[in-house]
Amino acid sequence: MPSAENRLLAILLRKDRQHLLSSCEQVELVVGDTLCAPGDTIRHVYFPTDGFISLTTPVDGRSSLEVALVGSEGMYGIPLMLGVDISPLHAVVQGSGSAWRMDAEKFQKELKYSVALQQELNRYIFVLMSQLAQAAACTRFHIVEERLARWLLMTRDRAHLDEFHITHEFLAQMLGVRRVGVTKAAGSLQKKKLISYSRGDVKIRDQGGLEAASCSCYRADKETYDQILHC
Amino acid sequence: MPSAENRLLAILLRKDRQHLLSSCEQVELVVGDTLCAPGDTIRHVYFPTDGFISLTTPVDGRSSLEVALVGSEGMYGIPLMLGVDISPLHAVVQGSGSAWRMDAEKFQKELKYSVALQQELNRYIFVLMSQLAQAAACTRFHIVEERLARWLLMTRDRAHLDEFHITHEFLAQMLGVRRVGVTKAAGSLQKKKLISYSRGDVKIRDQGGLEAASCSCYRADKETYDQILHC
DNA sequence: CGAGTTATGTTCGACAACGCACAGAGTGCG
DNA sequence: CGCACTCTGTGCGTTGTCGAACATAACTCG
Repeated sequence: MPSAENRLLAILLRKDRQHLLSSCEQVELVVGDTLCAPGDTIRHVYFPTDGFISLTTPVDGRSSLEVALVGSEGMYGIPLMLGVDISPLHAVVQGSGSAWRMDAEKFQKELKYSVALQQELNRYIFVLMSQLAQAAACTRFHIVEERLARWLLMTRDRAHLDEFHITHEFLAQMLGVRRVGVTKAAGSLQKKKLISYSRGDVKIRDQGGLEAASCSCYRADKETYDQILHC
Repeated sequence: MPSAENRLLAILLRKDRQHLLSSCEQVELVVGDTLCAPGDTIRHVYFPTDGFISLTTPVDGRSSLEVALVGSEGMYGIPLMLGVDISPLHAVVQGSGSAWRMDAEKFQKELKYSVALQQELNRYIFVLMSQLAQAAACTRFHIVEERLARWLLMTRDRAHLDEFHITHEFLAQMLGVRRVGVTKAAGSLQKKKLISYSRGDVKIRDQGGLEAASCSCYRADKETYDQILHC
């Protein structure tokens, strides 16, 4: 049952969910696709199931930084809940897979129809805000290696796999550092036998070790999610 | 008319506002007071008029970082709108002055009563989220001097004065750097005649120059606010 | 006035990350 | 096979910040 694969939708009662899904279409997310550029109008919301979406903020035209990751535990299109249809962030597919997609207008109607959906997504907004605050602190205090470890774990959770494809160059853009910085940090993690890495194919070899090598932010984010969306 | 001094409340129609204010009490915010510690239950919401509140996130027990500043343009207590009554952040008074305070339960009732209030505050949430994302990028890419300049400008806007009291030590906690780092950056700004500084008394001498010395984030935040809450 | 406290300024070595440049190494395709 | 391209690894000097320690300056209050 694919509807259950998005945790936000899964929590809703069967009736609400089915009503909601009847307004959705299933789409394939392809790595690298931009769902929405900063400043653009948000035309759809997405409830990923397999795929996941990276939200980045552009800085001074050149650099960028990932501030949130949206997989089957979340949803893309929050501004529409808040009465705004413009995306402040860049939404780009980071892992291929499928998602439920809904028209922006339909979504806003559904939201009025279902109080349960509204409450559920409100709590998700809270989690997202907590994670944004955490991200700010993380980029300030934690070194690249810790942040890389965290990022790999977060991606693992959303890819539902210990193995995925990602280049140093792309990672560098997510973490807001130089490609060389990622190479160094990844080399160090590999030396510790926590991951293996070859031409973009990452494999997590030691989940526990990687958690120990990551900053506290990984655990903090997870706890917030579990506490607030109790699942 | 003190009610007009909070911009969120000022936007509401007269009737809604008066109904709202009848549930509020005016309180004095005193510098250094903690309104809510991370993990605590939020018992009141605050609509500052003169005073302003700093939201910081604790990191690894020792350091901290300011991720948002709430003055007469905003409100403290957003989680209550999202169905959560626990504060993930530390809310501490950063500038003395008055604020409208409302009981948490009353606030949640008012919210149901007034769609206008709900919509207004929803847009404010959007602005806050944008600013959190901006803060993450800012702490990653911008040097202390730029960030300090930005911070002084943000505080000026909320204190409604070119002069205010703040020590290097306190600033260091806000920016997440060492006290010495602030001393150096402040010295540099002073040498450029943008500010003057003496034992905690800052005065902004050249608003335009300080904006030029600050990172783009100051302007970006302001633009977001103006665009979304059009005032 | 003097002693204690608070606020600011300076210096030192250490280190993470930077920008830049270049050297392999693996992959794909004509 | 060989050439182009992508991806990873290494070296260099520079910069921004760190941690720690210490020095001065100003204000406060007995």
